[in-house]
Amino acid sequence: MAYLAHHSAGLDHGDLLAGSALQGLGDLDVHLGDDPRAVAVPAALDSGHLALHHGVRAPAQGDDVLGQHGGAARGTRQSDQERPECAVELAHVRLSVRQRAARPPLFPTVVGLLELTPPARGRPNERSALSTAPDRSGNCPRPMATPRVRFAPSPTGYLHIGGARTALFNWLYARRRGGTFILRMEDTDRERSTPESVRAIIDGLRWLGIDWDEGPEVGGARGPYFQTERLPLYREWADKLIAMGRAYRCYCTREEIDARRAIFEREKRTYRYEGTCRELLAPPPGKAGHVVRFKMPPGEGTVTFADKVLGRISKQYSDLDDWVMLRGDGIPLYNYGCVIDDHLMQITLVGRGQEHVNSTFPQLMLYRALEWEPPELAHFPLILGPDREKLSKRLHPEADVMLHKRSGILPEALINFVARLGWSHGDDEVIPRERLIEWFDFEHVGATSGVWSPDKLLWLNQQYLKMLPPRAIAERLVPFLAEVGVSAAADDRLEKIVLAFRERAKTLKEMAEKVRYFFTAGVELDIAAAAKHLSSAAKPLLAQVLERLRGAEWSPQALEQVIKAVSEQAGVGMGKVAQPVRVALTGNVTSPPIGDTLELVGRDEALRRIEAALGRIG
RNA sequence: GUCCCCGUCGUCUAGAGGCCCAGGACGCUGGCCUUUCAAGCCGGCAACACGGGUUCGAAUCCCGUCGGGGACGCCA
Repeated sequence: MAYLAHHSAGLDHGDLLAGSALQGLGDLDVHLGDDPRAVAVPAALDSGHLALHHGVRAPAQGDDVLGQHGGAARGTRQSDQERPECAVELAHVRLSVRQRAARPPLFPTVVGLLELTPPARGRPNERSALSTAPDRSGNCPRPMATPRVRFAPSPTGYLHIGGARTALFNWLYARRRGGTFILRMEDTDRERSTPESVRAIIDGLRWLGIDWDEGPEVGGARGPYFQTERLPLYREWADKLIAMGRAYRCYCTREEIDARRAIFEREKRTYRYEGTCRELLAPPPGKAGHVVRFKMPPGEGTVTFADKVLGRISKQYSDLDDWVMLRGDGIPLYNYGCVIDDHLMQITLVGRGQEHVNSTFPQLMLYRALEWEPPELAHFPLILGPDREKLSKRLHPEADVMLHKRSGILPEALINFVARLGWSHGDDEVIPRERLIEWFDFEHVGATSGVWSPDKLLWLNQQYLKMLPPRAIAERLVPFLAEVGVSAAADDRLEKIVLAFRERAKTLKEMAEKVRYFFTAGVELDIAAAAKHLSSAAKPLLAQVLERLRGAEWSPQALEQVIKAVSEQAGVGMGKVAQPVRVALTGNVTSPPIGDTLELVGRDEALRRIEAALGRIG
């Protein structure tokens, strides 16, 4: 297992150290400790890969050895390359170096990351790592076949924002690398899982344009994709684990456990299952039902993993206990089903929310017990509500993806927004899907939780409203028009309306509401607007306009000329004429330029509305 | 309480020892444009949680404090 994280604080045993400014220096010596855990880079490089030669010599006078260890290995610069490159692995030394080309060579300091890896079992000579950038955990990407990633929601409600983003990150990763994206339903919570939720999640993903290569409704070679349809598998592996002595049947009743937990709680101590049934060979008399528990290995120990986002994380065995894998009825618990399925489905990378970091420790123990190689892991930062609590269905209605659909948010905008929550690409903000696929990486996923605040979503939505073809917007607007009682088709006129309103509305819903008066017979006048602009002073001007309008060519330019002509003739500013007309046409003081507004209202209706306004002034 | 993670403008973020008395975006705000409202353009306000260390040099590395979040289920 290879670790090391640039940001990681806990580099125990100093198993890696820093490199250098990588400027202006040639060869480099790498000193290994006899531990051998410590490594030093006394010199810096211009750029390029390093190759390590394991020729060991004792540190010589003048060697800049970091750490307290002796021994050395010699490294030589190999080739120039633009990007920070990954480790070259020779023998069991792994070295990764970062470089920044633009910086002037000032003081040679240590920079890169060096890492020693114990001889990796089953993964010799990862030469392909040469061409790829190291991730934040210091690992070189595995030279693997196409990645397989999954989104594994539990169908206990609608698709929520956090889940959508998890799905998105995984999907982007798969799409970028030509990998496989799998949807798996973790429906083992019998009380809360519903078919409606399955439907809702599927609909939500589809609306967002996140498609899956294997899973419900599409099938696949590694199915079934509902956990409740995989029960025999869980039983089978549980039995094997029991046979291996790495799991056992536990006959403690729920009541017994609850009682003990309560006692610990009262004493403010952390309860861990005390292993009552660990060594039982047969069911105790009078007890039948049993669960299967994982048997933690005895003794001291630490589980560690290199997270692609968080770096290295570890936990002591003593903080773990013999957790339940399988219920009496054969239904797996999350930590168990998840591992079995990820392995059987040949998942190569698990990307999920940070709420799961603690559950990866028992899962890793299970991989070890099963003698399976765990997938790569990436834990994404949480999305918090305005109250800074984790965004949840109960507390935050805005967590519902489909709520945003109903609010007139475009899926393009939501995808963009949610991707930028926790991930970034320099200063870029408007990043369409294709770019997202091209640019997404775990390297730029942040570690800090973000707060859901919709202002920028609204802004982004308008950006997409303006970017997408007006015809397409018109089509999407139709259902929102229906909502406000307007039945309209996505025709040329509606397209023109969209063109006029896409910079005046943030959402489809808002647009539909604003645009309503183009489809009604007559308008509802705003009291204040009418009082101000439909005054007796405006009457002759309106009359003039009406007169000239009757014979006018019905195009925005010509119509605007009419207003202009009237205002010039009367010797008043254009606003004096345009505003009364605007109020007459729309009932309000705001609208697109008056020529466009007239055109879009339509000749007959426009004339009628102006007449009506005139009549109102009396 | 125990364990895990995190800490840059109000919010999303750039930042991987010198390009940073910290850049972009949203929001807020002043102005320009203008027949209204928008959009657009130009400008402004606004942050490295705190304290020690390492270093010639720290937002960046280390330690501590404080703060926030997450997990502690026969939920996922």
